[in-house]
Amino acid sequence: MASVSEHILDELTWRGLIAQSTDLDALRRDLDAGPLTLYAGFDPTAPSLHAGNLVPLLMLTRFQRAGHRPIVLAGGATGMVGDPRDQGERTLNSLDVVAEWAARIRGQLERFVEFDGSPTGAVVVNNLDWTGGMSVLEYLRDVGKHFSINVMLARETVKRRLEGDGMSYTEFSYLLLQSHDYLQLHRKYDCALQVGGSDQWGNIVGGVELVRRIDGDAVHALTAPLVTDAEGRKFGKSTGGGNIWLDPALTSPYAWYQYFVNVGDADVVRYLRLFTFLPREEIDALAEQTAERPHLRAAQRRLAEEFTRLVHGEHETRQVIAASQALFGRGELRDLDEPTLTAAMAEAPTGSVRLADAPTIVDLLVSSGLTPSRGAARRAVNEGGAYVNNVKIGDEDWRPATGDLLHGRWLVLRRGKRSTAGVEVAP
RNA sequence: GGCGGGUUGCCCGAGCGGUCAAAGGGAGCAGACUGUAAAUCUGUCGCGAAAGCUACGAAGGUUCGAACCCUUCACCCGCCA
Repeated sequence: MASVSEHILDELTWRGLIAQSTDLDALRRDLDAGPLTLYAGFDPTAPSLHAGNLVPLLMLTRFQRAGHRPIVLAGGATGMVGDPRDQGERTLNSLDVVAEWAARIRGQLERFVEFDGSPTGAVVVNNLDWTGGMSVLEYLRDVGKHFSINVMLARETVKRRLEGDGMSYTEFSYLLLQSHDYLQLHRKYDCALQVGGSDQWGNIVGGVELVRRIDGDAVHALTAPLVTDAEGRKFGKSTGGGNIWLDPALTSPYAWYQYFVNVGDADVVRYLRLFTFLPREEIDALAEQTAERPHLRAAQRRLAEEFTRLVHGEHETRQVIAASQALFGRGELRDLDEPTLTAAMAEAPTGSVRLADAPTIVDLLVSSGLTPSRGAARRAVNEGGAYVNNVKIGDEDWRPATGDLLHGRWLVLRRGKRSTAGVEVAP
């Protein structure tokens, strides 16, 4: 729906989504000439996409809404090789694992674009389809011949790796595979634009040059900035250190929502521009609210809501908002009616214990998953960071009584200020 | 194929026969202050109530005692062929 008459490139610009590009004026002309086909690739380096992957993925969505045709590419082939990164050589995953991850990721990718069979209907591909059958000689003669080692050695990542622990020929070749993808998509689908994160710039322009050298066509490249927080840390790492994943089995919708509610003031407006489709006026209004009444966290709530809806859907979003309000609300937990509390418990992490076992606060914390070990649980209690039903518990030997149970079966645990969980208590 | 260097906790990194569950830094967690923010300060940071157990690439060995010494294996890096 191109309800906004603003040009897609102008929109991407004010959202802060353009880091590097080939000739923008030429791209604009091609975009204006009619539906343009573009692609972004995602390698299966994990069983799920994570929050950071959404910047280029949503870029495809934005282009589709502006009347262009997106191709989402699952890197079944490139995922078997591994893109060189600064941290050193990757460990190869088995073919089975890569194939399974590629299938999962493909399923996630499909949710962000529309497949309607129209000229702007999305296409999903897997680069294994054309790379898997390529012979070594084809690779060396038809692809490799067009690449200069001198240029490849000059790439930042390669330079850093050569100064460090070195790099395998396999990873060094990654550029050729991704470049070849662009060529294939250009031929099959007339694809003329590749988008990705700015770390992909070298790989993308590699494809642009390959297409120019072999087919003589000028195609485009556009990258989005790598998203970092105000501290410069890579975006999408949960407070626990790991990635936040799209797969609800890996990161629950509740945890997803909570992560974005907790985004800092310095980042929230930028994230609204990058990760939502909210119009400029609305984002500006939220920015103003953050500046004037930061404690309301209006922008954070809106970001979390929009982003959860985008990834997990309307129904889940309503559930997790209700759960968050119940658990973080000012109100007395005892005043919550049973359906509300039960629904909230269904969203938050929960554990279960039996009253007959006479569990202590330490047992409860471990059971709920709020602490990883009993030692950590005891520490939390001694630090004054353990709560049951919003009442601080300072004694490691504290045990719940029947009267503590909410609606006869729930205890709401909290560790610190932000982590809550439920425990279902059986007689 | 030869020679040399390396593999330490979530990450980086010190340790080089007992006093090492292992310095230091980062990350994480908690407390204070706040707004489910940031910054700052403080505490904490393998498992266990404890005894103790498990850990310093893997497996053996020497020793009263090993992350530290020896042997073999695996992997990584560099130089030479």
